[in-house]
Parts: sequence; structure tokens; C-alpha cells
Amino acid sequence: MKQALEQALSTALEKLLADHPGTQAPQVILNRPKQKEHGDYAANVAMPLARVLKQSPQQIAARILEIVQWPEAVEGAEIAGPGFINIRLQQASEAVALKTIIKAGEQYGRASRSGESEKINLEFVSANPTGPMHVGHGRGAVVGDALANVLSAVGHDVQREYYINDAGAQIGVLANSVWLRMRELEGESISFPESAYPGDYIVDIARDILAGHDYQKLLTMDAHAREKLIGQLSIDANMAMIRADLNAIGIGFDVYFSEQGLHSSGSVTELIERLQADGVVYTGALPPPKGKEVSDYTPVEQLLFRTTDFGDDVDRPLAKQDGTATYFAADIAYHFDKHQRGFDRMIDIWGADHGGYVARVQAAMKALIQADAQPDVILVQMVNLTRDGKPVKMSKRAGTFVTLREVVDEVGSDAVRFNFMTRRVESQLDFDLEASKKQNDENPVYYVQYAHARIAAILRKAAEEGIAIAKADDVDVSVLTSHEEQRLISHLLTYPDMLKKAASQLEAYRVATYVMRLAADFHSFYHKHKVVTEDAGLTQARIVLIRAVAQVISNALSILGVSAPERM
RNA sequence: GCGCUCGUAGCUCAGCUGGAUAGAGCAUCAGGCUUCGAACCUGAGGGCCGGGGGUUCGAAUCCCUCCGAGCGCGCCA
Repeated sequence: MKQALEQALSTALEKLLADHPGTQAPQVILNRPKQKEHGDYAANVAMPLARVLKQSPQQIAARILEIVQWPEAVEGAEIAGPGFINIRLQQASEAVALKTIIKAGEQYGRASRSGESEKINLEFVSANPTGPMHVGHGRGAVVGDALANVLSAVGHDVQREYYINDAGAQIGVLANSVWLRMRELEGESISFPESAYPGDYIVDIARDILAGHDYQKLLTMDAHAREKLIGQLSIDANMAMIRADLNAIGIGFDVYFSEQGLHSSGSVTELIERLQADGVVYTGALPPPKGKEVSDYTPVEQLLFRTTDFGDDVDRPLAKQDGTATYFAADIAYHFDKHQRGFDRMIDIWGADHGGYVARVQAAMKALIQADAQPDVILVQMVNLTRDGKPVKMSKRAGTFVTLREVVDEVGSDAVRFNFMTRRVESQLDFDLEASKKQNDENPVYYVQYAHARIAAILRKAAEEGIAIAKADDVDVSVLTSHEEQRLISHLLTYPDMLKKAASQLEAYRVATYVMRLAADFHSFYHKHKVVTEDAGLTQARIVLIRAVAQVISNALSILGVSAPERM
């Protein structure tokens, strides 16, 4: 319907502008007015034309209305306010679309692959394999997974990828921490250094390794080889834990990509050579950092990438003083690798604390590819964990660190996932453990699920009453004329557009706000109107309506990774 | 000091590629269950959209500036 109206207006505009050669017809975008008096759809096309045509928007709108050939369902259109064209549709003319929703089922709102489909690589979470994930990682995970669902839903081919930072100094720290705990478990008295990882999970890993390996042999083996072995075993253990924790909120990946692999395969060295050949690398010393007190600053000659030529603030080191590659060097190699794998587009979801990193990666890719190959980076702001409104103090060292797994175990996957999706990623998020456990107004996830369960209950009731649910095609839905019914119908019809917008803007939270509003509309309808009544025709029509509502709620929740229960 | 993000009702947030009277939940107050699930609904009060300037027919939305908060700023990842 919307498309038909836009088409009609576009055609009218073309005719109108035939008298004005050279003027570009503005794109017709219809929206749903907030107020019922403003009709079912509104167009503002006349207003931007006012300046070009040197006529008042009202005059132009009047001309358009003279020319336009509306589709049959249009009852009337009038000019209002500063020049809006408000379109009224015939009573209940949109209700027939309910049948399409029911027929499409889980597919409603989804688009299949088309010429516009892109092959997208979406990298998210990528938590270091040195310990458990915290709630901030959880937010990134939930946002990333939902975004992947949104992008797939509109027809893109999405690969979910996890970059494992299994290289660098932190792995040495991890190996050392585990080794110290192993020795402690074997009876040695160890003073645990501050630089080591303190968590209990380190002890667990140590115990597991001892169970599978001969301690005496480990003691006597070459220290370097031992560190490598224990490091790898510890990474594997942590990754298994991370994967299990992600699984607990229903998240999995298509690809786990190892940073270590980039080093061992020579990709990092090759990349640095490539950059050297391009002449964007030099040896030099960086100026001291600004605004941060560095007492022992000593300039160091190192291999620098001239990222300032590509939009960065300062040049960035590719190699450390000892000659080994920096994390940055590996990360460029990683992004280059993704590009070589043939993706049309890559999206990275990072925590806000990595914000300072965006410019250099994009600069690097610009230097390397000389095309539009920069990743879209989505920065997810912090999560402030509270309990009854009071901040939960977290300190890794004091052992009061709250992990994502603990939160999920306490409040449940659905509540965690939905609450993480109710805000834009740019906004910091307060997550209250107690409020998220409450099954009441403070917790939107149950509000939405309740609407779904309520519809299931009505359908059960109808079945008890012996009402056979008619095929949607055989039902006359034109009787759904009340305000509440019309509202629900028009809201249901915007679902595909909402999804498209969420995809194009990379804003999956729109699905959550959408489904909350839909649930609200349903609850209002429920209180005003009975579905199962004496009037058999009306009953069938309303059953079609609520089935469509349940379907869309279920589809939306599925994208968010939240269950749509029949009973609660 | 510089960069990124944010600032909207008492609280938490939508609305931001400019459009009509700025919305929702919580909290407060007043109502609603003999009737399909009250984990719900209806109504009321509550706003210099952080301050100021600009762009224009029109600004919460765009630009500049100031204030405030978070994050980041050498050879960690």
C-alpha cells in the first residue's frame, strides 16, 4: 500500500515538473502521522519544492492533488498544516494485509537474497582468552548477534567471526599465572605476584592440566617449551569457557580466527613488508603522549606506520623495541585477510574503551587497499552494573568481579538479552540485577512476552469453546474498524520497513523498541475488545488479527534472541 | 591539553539523514478484575530538549561555542 501511494505521488511529481525542466523531483517518502486526524499516511514533498518552484507549499500540494491518480483504496487526501498532504484510506482497507502476515509466518518481514544482498563479515565479542567475559562483553555479544540476525533477515549473507587474541605478552602472563598455581597445588609455597591473573578460574585450569600431565616431566622440561605448552592449554581452556558462556545466551560463531595463526603463517611479516614496499613505513621515535604523565619517557626508535597521511593523529608503531610485531600490526594483517576473503563489507563491534583505535585501523586499511574497504566500527558503550540501584563494585584484584555468566545465571538469558537491546549502543547502559529479575513493569522483556503468552491463552480459550480457527483467506477482516484494531494493523505493517531501517543504520535496538510498542498496542486492544464473542464473524476476524500480532512479536523476539513463550 | 560518545519529565531512556501539539516505562496521584491471563489497562500532574549563538519557511535533530559526564591518548591487547 505504502509503495503504491509513493508510486502515485512520484508519477504526479514527474508530470508536475515536466513544466520545469532541470528541476530534480524529490524522493517521495511517506510516513505515518502521529495523530489520527492527519490521516493514515502523510507526505511532505510539497515543502522542499517550495523554494525551487517559488510557490507556496500549499499551492504546490494543491497542484499535486489535481494531477495525482490514487490507488483505489484511497478515500481522500487533503492539504494540511504547512503543506503536508494527508492521505486517508478506506475503512479497513489495510486489514487484508493480515492474511499476508499469517501466510508468510516466520518469513514475514524477511527478504531473500537479491542483487542488493551483501556478503558481510561481522566481528564481535573477541574477548581476550585470558579470563571470563564481563557484562560489557555481554552487551557487545548481544548487540552483535542481534545485528547479524537483522542483516540476515533483510537478505544479507552474514558471517559471524570471533578474533582470538591468543598472541602477545598477555599469553605469557596467563601461562605464568597457571604455572604458579600448578606449583602451588603441588605443595610449593608461592607468593603470587600482582602482575599475574588472580581469578579462581586460573586454579581450575591449573588443576585440569595437572590431571592430564606428568608434573615431574613439566618441571624438568625446557622453560620456554613449558610456557608455550601451558599457554596453549590455558587458552584452549579459556576459549572453551567463553564459548560455553556465549552458548548460555544463545550465541555462536561461524569462524574463530586466531591471531597466533597470523604470526605463524608469516602474514604479519608479509604485511609489514608490503607496507614498506609502499613507502608508508619509516624508523623513528614518537613524541611523548599528551595529557598523561609519563615520568620515565624515553624516546625509542621503532618501525612506524605513517597513518597520519591517512587521517590518524600520530604515526603508529608496527614493531616493539625488541623487534616483535605489535598488536596493531597483527590487526592490520587481520583486516587485510578479511578483505582478501572477499567480503563486500566488514563490521567490527568493539567496546568503547577501544574508541581511540578506530582511526588507526581505518587509516591502515585506507593505505593498504586504496578503496572503500574500511570496516564500519560500532562502539558499544559501557554497562554499569547495579543492584537495587547501587553500583556493584568490581575489582579484578579484590575478586569481586562479576562475570557475564554469573549475571546470566542469576537473571536469565531472555532478560539479559532484551535489556541490553533496549538502548542505542552510544548510550551507556545501567543494568540492575534486581530489576532484571523482577517479572513486572520494571522489566520490559516480560511485558512483551506476556503479550505473546496472552494471545496463546486466548487461542486456547477459543479452542476450548469449540471454535475452529478458519483459514485466514476465508475470513472477512473488514470488520476490524475500531481505533485499537486499526492501530495494531498499521503497526504490524510497518514491521518490514522497521527491519530494513535497522539493517541500513546498523541499529538492532530498533527491533526492541518496536516490539515494546507493538505489545503495548496489543494490551490496549485486549482491554477494550473481546476476541471470543457471540459474533462468529468478528471472532474469526479478531483471531486473524491476534495471530498476526503473535507472529510479529515472535519474529521480532527471535531476531533479538529472546524466546516467545506460549505460557508464562 | 587533544580525540570519540553522551546530556531530552524526579529516575531510566526513545525521538536525531530538519517537519504538524517533544513521547514511553518507572516513580507520584486517581481509577479499573462475576467476563478470553491484572506479569495488564485508563486517566492526571510533571519539560528554557545542558547554556548561548547561527543556518531556514520550520531546529531536540544541522553548524559554531561554552559547560558537565564517560571512554581513550608511547614500544598492552
